[in-house]
Amino acid sequence: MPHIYEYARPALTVDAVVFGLDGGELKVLLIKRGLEPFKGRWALPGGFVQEGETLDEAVARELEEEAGLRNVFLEQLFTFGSVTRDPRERVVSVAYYALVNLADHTTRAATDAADARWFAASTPPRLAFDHADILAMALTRLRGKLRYQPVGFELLPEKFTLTHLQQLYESVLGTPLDKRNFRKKVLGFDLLVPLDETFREGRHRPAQLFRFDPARYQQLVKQGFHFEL
Amino acid sequence: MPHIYEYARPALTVDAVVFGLDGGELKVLLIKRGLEPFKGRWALPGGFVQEGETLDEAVARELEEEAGLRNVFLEQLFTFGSVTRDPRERVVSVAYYALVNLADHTTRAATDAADARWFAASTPPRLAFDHADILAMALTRLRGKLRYQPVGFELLPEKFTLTHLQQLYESVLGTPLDKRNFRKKVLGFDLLVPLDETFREGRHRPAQLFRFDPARYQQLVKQGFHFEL
DNA sequence: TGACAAAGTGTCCGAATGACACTAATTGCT
DNA sequence: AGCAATTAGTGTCATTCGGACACTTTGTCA
Repeated sequence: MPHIYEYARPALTVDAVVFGLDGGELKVLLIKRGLEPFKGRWALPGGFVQEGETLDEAVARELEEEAGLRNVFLEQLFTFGSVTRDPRERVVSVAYYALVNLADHTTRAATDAADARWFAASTPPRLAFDHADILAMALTRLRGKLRYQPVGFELLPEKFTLTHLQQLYESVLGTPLDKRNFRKKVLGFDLLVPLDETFREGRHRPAQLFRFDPARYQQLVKQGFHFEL
Repeated sequence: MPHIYEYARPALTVDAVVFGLDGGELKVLLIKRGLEPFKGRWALPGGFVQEGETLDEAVARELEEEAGLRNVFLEQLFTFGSVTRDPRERVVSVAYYALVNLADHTTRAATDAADARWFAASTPPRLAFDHADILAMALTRLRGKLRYQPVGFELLPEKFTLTHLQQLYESVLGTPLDKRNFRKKVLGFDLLVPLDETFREGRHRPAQLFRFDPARYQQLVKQGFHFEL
């Protein structure tokens, strides 16, 4: 059943830049396109917004359908409205970015045939549409957010070591950080709870495991607290 | 001539939160709606995105048509996609915020009948649609931006005194600032050029006029410079 | 010329930032 | 059993930055 409108309407889609951390390297999830245009090229997961769903619901649905991802950290990034960004017709896309920890989610994207894969975020393959622009903006935004809000924990498994956390910051920000200063600062926030567990790997001293305390963070924010680095 | 699509498409609009500064008070530009729904209520300027124009072009056009504003500082804010935000049908709106200096632009909005007026940004009248949410988000964003990027100059006339600048920061951030510390910091950035002019008003000592140096700012940014407060 | 009003200016203290190097704990190999 | 290898974990000091704080200067107007 066709839909008729008095004026032309652009199609509306959502796209998601899904970041994951793999052993200190930042990755993006890409989907291989099966249809024209750009058939065979890699692209961001996404699709059309349906009639009865909000934008947030649309991205969540697409991520579930295309990559089996659920309950991920999602935030709206920017809306791309260039007239020619899709060669077929006018398509406006609301872009989101998402943060997931690969430990939980690696399975589906790896097993689900060859049409969904993780790539190094800083050296992606040629992308369809204007998805390279979207990815670039998402990276910039992620770097900005990371400095001022404790979003990084979304990229790590629930239990992590301070070295993991530092590697995350170093790889996203692209700068080496001083170990002692980093630990001093991070622990000073009183947002990390030390666990009764250690993490052993390789032939060296095991590291203390921590978890992030979101409740404590909410409490601090209400007291006008300012997270930085 | 009607347009026919296979699937339903939401209508796409743009809305703008236009901020202006009036003697130390932050104002928003609102338009009185002449049509249903919400006829007679105040609303943000905005309208439908047309076929061949980008989102940025659409807002610029609407601002010109509805308020006679041209060449204003515009930045995308957020896209609002609630299913029920318009009672007639599904309408997704890309919201922008704009900064203008009232000195240049006050005329048109004041003279153009009673359908466009400036209101105190923190105590607006009842607004149509979800425009109160959009305004609230724009205010939050403006406060955030102001702290970290020198956007405030867009709200001031080209030539301004340090007292004007301080009042701007105080009224947007909602906190009083120390005069000496403020001047020390702002002048330390080396972004303000003192002019050979003074500003006299009332029976007291006239103040030095300055202008912002955008070229200098670009240069500093390239050297990895970090503006704050 | 004197009263008024805002412009303009410097110091000091405490906190935060950033540079910097060694010891502790564990594993695997011989 | 002990030694080599490897990462975890820890403190100080010098410098910079941020925030509190009050008086003098300059012009206007009556």
